[in-house]
Amino acid sequence: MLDIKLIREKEADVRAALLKRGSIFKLEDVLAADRRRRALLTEVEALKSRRNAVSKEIGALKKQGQPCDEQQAAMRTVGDRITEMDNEVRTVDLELESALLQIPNLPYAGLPVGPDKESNRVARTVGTPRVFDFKPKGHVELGEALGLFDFARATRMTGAGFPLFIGVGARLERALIQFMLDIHTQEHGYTEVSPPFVCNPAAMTGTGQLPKMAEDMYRVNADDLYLIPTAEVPVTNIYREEIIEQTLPIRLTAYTPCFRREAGAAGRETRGLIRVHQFDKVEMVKFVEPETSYAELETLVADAEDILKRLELPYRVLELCTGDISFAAAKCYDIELWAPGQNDWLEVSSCSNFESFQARRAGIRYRRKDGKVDFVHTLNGSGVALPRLVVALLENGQQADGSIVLPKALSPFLGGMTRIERKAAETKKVDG
RNA sequence: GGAGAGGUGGCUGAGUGGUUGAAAGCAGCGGUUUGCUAAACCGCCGUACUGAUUAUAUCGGUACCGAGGGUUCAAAUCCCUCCCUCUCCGCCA
Repeated sequence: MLDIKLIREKEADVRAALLKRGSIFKLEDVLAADRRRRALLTEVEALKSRRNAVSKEIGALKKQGQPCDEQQAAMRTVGDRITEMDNEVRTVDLELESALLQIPNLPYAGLPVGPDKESNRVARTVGTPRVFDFKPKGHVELGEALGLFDFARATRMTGAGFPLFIGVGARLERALIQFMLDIHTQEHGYTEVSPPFVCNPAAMTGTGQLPKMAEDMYRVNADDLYLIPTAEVPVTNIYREEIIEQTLPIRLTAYTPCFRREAGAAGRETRGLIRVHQFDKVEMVKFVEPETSYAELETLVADAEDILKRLELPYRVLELCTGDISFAAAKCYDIELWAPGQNDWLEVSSCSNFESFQARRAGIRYRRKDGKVDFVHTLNGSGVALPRLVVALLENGQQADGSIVLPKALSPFLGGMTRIERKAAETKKVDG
């Protein structure tokens, strides 16, 4: 949410910044509601002030046994008027707030400007895609042959897009989660948290999923809760409606499953692990002072990249353009892994600085050195998402015989395993 | 799920209709004293919105004692609804 005062005082700047996102927002409506709200407040607060003063007089008169019917009658009229005006204020407040919630964050100065992902800038490419002396296979073919997952059975019990990992496949998920959490907590300075996997509408609004993304989430109707689409939601909301008294920055990391309906994506990449409704992810979240948030964004990206470097996977980092950053972000880097079976780059991480956008929605504040209260800056990034990471591991590590050579760094988390072969997978096959 | 108790400022904890934004204590901040530390003493010590002024500094107004509604000239205090926490019982992992 943007600060209404900023819109009020720097209307032209805000309009220009929003225009870079490629959409036109009706600031006039917001400003009109703001003007009307303040006019109403001035009037009704004057009435309340008078009522408070006269009520005090009435109290004094009563104590002395003096008559005060006249004052009481007058204040009854004033009270009725106050009730009316309070209702008007409430209506305008709701209008204003819902309008503000629809306005995206302002893009950070210096982002590449452009309408869509074509204008994203490649910040760097790390690692060299392997040269194959055979035609590399896709992860679905590789993994099914090795018995790592079974999409057909998962579809029978749930539906398309819900992976079922089996044997070494399931263990690989668990190993990757632990691998990443260990690095972030032991080497990158994050504190691990394990949050709820469902959140209420207020939390979803705080991080920006609501109101615009309602259709993309799974909702538990009986309790008015949503399955989280990312750990960002519960982890960022840890400090919802608080003035944080502890020293910043606070760096948290969490493993959670993530649930996304992918509304509107029907028919796209339905096979395999590239686009699924449920997936595992390790997330990093930071609460920082405004002055340091862009430096913290760089280390956040570096922390995510470190995972990929240790896994010896080729990747590139994109600096997203004004038209491609998410609703709540001011600046965002995407990290994409090279997947030879797809012959394409796959997004496995999105690292964003939201500045005070989420903090203002969620009411997350801190005390500055001068004692004043101010909104924190929030950041988050995947560190990283599992399914596409598995895709890259399988497709990059594949051998001509269909086995997979695993990165050395992962072996301690897999009981010393260095290679996934048919034999090892078969011993764990569900249907024998 | 059943029965009971309760939700007040960073914390503890007073307060049952009229200078209560809210006693007191602790913590915190500033200062005095002190060779240093400690102690003692003095002062300060919520948030948001809003108005005035050149001012994120100052002064004023309004609101907030779990949330929302109601009664009243006036509500932390009375009434209603909801949420949450705690204790005991039951159930389950």
